[in-house]
Amino acid sequence: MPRASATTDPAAKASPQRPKVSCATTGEQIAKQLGQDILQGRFAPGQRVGEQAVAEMFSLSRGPVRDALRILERQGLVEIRPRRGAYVVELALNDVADIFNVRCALLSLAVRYLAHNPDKAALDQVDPRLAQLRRLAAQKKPSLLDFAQATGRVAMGLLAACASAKVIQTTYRDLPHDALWRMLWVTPQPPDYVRPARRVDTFHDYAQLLVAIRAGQADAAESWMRKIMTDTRDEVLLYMARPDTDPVDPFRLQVY
Amino acid sequence: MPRASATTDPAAKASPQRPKVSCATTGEQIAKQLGQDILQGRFAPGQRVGEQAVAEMFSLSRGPVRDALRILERQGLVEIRPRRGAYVVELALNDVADIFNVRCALLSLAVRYLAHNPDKAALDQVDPRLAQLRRLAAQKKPSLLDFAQATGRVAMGLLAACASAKVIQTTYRDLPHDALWRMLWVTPQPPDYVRPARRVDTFHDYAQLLVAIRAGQADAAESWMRKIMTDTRDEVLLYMARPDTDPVDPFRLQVY
DNA sequence: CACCCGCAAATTGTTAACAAATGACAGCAC
DNA sequence: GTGCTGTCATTTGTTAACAATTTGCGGGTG
Repeated sequence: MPRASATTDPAAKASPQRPKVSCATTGEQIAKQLGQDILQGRFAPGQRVGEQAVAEMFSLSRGPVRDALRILERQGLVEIRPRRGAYVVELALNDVADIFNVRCALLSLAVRYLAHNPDKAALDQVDPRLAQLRRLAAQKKPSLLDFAQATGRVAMGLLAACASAKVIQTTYRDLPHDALWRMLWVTPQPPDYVRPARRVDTFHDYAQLLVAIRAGQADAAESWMRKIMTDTRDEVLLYMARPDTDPVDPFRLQVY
Repeated sequence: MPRASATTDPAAKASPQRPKVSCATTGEQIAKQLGQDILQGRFAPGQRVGEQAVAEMFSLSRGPVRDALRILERQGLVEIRPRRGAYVVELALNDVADIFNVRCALLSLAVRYLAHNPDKAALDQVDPRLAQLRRLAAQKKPSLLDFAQATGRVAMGLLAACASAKVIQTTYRDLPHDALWRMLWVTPQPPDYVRPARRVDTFHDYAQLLVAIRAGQADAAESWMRKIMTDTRDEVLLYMARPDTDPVDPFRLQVY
C-alpha cells in the first residue's frame, strides 16, 4: 500500500479539533489531497482504494472519505463499483482520444456561442493567460505539464466568459481532465517538452481564435478551435504511443 | 412541505430490516424515488430539500439520503451548496437550449464515430426503437413525454453502439436530461402532443440518419443529427415559451 | 481431478448520536 | 428609527458502532 501525503500527524495532534480552516468541507480537502496523490502516481492504475485505508491515512472517519471518493469519481480519477469499493481508473489511448474529441465538441460550441454573445470584459481576462502561453512557447524546454495546464487555463477562461451557458460549463468541467493529466504524468518515459514548433503554432492558433471571437466570426472561431484540439490530440497521442502499448485505433484519428 | 411518495409506512413496519431487494444500494433507490417526485413537480423549483425531511419521509437515516442527494445533483435535478443544503434546480429557457446544444454536439460526435466504426449488431438493436418511434409518430395524439422518451431511447441506442467510446457515453449520460423532462412536465399548460407533421419529420430524419451511418457517410450522418437536434430544440422552445416567461435569447437559436 | 457448497474474514452500507456552522431574531446602543 | 451584536434554533458535517454483503479459502463429493 503506498504511503500518501496525508496530513502530518504532529500538526493534527497539536490541535485535534481546531485545524479546520472552515473554508471547504473536510471531504473536499481530502479529495484534493488524494487527487494529487493519484495524479502523481502514488496509486497504481486499477488499484483498489479502500475507505478504511484512506481514513487511516488521514486519521479521519470513513464519512468524509466517502464524500471524497464520490468527488474523485466525478473528476474521473476513480471508479466506484457498488459494494465493491473504489478503483483508480486506467485510461486507454482510445479514451485519451475520446476526451480530446469531446473537449473539441464542447469548446467549439462555446466559442461559437462567444462569437454571437461576446462578453468583452470576460474576454479581456483571457489575454494575460494568452501572454503566459506565449512566454511558455518561447521557452527552451518548458515542462509538458506546465504547457498543457497553461492551454487549459486559456480554455477555462473562454468558458468562464460563457457565463450564461451554464450547461456547457458544467459539462466541460465534469470531463476527466485530471485523469488525462495523470496519463501524461505517469507516462513510462516522462516527457518534459513539446516540440517547439508545435508550441508556437498552438499559441498562434489561440491568438487567431481570440481575434475571430472578438470579430464575431463564429465559423472562423470554430475552425480555429477544432484545429487546436485535433492538433493537440494527435501530438499527445503520438507522444504517448509506445511500441509496447496498443496502437491507437487509426479510425479514431479521423473522427475530426 | 409536500408529501412525497415515500415507502408506505405499514409495509416498512411489517419487515423493518427485510425489504432490501439487495439489487441496488438504498441511496440509489431513494434517488430514484425522490427523482421521480421532483420530476413530477411535487417539489417547487428552488425549494429546499432538507436531509432530515427526506430521511423522515422514507423513514430512513440521513446517510443514504446524503448519497441520494449527491446522485440527484449529478443528474442535475438538485444543486447542493456546501453547508446550505440541496435545492431543486430551476432551468431557464436558455438552459433548455443549452442542453439541446450540448446534446447536439455530443451526438454529432457519436454518429460520426459510428459511421467510421460501425457495429452492425448494436445498430440492429436500434431498429425496434425506431419502429416504436414510427408507431408514435402515426398516432393521433401521443403524449409529448412518450414521444420525447422514445426519441431519447433511439439516441441511447446509438450511444450504446459506441461501446469503445466511453467518454462520449458517460458525458452524455451525465447531462441533466431529467431536469429537461421536468421542465416539459411542469410546464404551466401541460402540452400533450407534438405537431403531427413535426413528429413524422422527426421519424424520417432518424431513419435517414441510420441509413447514413450504415453507409459509412460520416458527414451526412452528422448533418442529419444536427438537423434533428436543432429542429427538436426549436420546437420545444416554442412550446415552452409563454408571454409571462422571459423570452428566449434569439442569439441562442443561431448557435447551430 | 474438477466442481460445488459452506464458512470466515474483510469491506462496504447503514444507523444514531455528537459537534460545528449558518441564519434569524431579539435586544440594545446610537 | 436604524444599525449592530449576541444568543438561539435549525441544519449540515463528522464520528463511531452495527448490520449486511461480497470474496476468498477449505473441505467434501461426483
